[in-house]
Amino acid sequence: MSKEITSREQDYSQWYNDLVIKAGLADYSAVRGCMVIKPYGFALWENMRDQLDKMFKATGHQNAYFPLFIPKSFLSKEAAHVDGFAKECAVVTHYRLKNDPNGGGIIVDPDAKLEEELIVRPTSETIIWNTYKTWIQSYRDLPVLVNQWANVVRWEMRTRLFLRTTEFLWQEGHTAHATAQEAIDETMKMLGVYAEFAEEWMALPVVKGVKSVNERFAGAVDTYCIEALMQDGKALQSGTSHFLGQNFAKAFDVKFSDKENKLDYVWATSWGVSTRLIGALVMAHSDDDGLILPPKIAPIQVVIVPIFKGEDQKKLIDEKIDPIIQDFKALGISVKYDDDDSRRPGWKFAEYELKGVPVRIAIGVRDLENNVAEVARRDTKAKESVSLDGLANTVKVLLDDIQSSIYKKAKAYRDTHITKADTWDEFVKLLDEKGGFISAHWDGTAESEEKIKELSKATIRCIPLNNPKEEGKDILTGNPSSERVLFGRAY
RNA sequence: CGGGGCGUAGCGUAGCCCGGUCAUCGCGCCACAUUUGGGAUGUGGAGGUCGCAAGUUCGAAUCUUGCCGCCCCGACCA
Repeated sequence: MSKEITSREQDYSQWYNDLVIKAGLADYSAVRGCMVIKPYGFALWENMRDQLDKMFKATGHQNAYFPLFIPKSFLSKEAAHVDGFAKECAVVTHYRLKNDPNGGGIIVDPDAKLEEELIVRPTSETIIWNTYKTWIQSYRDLPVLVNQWANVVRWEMRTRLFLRTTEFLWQEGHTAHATAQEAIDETMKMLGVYAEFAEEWMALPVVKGVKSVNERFAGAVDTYCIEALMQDGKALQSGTSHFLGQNFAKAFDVKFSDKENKLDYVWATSWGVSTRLIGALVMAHSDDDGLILPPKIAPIQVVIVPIFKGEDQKKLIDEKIDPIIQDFKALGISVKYDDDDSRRPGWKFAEYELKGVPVRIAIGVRDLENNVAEVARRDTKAKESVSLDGLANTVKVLLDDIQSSIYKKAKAYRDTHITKADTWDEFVKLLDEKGGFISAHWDGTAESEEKIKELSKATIRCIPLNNPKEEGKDILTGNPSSERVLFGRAY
């Protein structure tokens, strides 16, 4: 069978790729660089999306929707923004096809050329700020706190399932405020929402920090991020929250009258997370047997596998298990009873492990006699015989335990992979042999950062929030430095 | 866009160097039987313009040329 997945040790990229495909999350599509998100993967995304959406609404945001197409001229209004995105945009130039008069297939009708080309949005700042201009006149119209769930397109040269695909799903929040401070507060608040979601729901420990100038979002004044660490020691930027200052307000001429009737440009933020989070989830927790999903977002939290020979035995199990399934549902636990007789138990065990279902319950007639079931947890693979009385409650406690124990495991890994380096040799050795975040001094210049990247392939992942000040010397140049920053090789 | 590699059944592949029952094997699929507490076994079966086109030849998956597509490394990348 080709069901075995490549080992992590052997080839991490291959392992990841196999896992995503074989667990049924996603697959390659007919369109280069794009992927098909399959039902199981989408169910996972929906759970994540729904929770994020709740958190956005709890912080006062509303959803809206803006066009997929952006007139080319919009994109060029903010100089840094266009520089950052121009190289990876898909462009619509025509609006009609016709039959090839020379026979054969169908061709683009040369007479149907657009006056102004349309860009398939790589992000929506421009179209949204062009719209906000019409929404905002007075301080009474502020703040505007809007989020959009959408797809975007970035024509990347090389793609990887979930981590970097040509088209991806995400949410992008775009807010407008009367003061700089309020916008900065919003930026930090949403960074906090992302960190909370990652840690409490995805069981993914993250470092909150600010990006260096080189890594900053095109058009932002400051870019904040959450950075996570994968099991191969590489970092993954998992979410960003940007303070945009008045850059977009100036580019799109969005002014408001304050209480003193003074005109000023509004202050902006934008923030986003994408289906890349699924990639983070896969790489942070899974093992060689498959996915390990945190119970809080797993599409199936519990699977029940009956073990029977013949209809009579199945009937006995069905009768016993039926009320237990109702108990699970009453507790809000998503449960699947897999009584498909065309697959054998061993096949199912392996399949649900591959899919990362947190808890598996196996029950056969010999268990019925003892009023027990075999309960297996996916994260540690520990199995034990548990009484059928109060089974749903027992499992509920177990699910909570799994949630916290996979977080602890990921956090222990992360914490032991933040390492200080004080010399260049040490820095390179750590990157090559251990991976993870390297905490090292940096003189604060773009030149040094570039040079370090060139020599070591490591980038500044972030300058952690509340970073302690410390006198030191730049890891490469030896120039004086006032703090350590986190370096790492990244996806 | 530079460097390397690949295209044979739904998937993964052998054969190619040295043209001639070569279209191989595994998984998957279908049927039946025996099975069912860790990815079952047996028997039988279906499924292919060997990426496309032209050429060489009595004969091409195999040799030649052109085209198309994909993958990997680099460059690129919030």
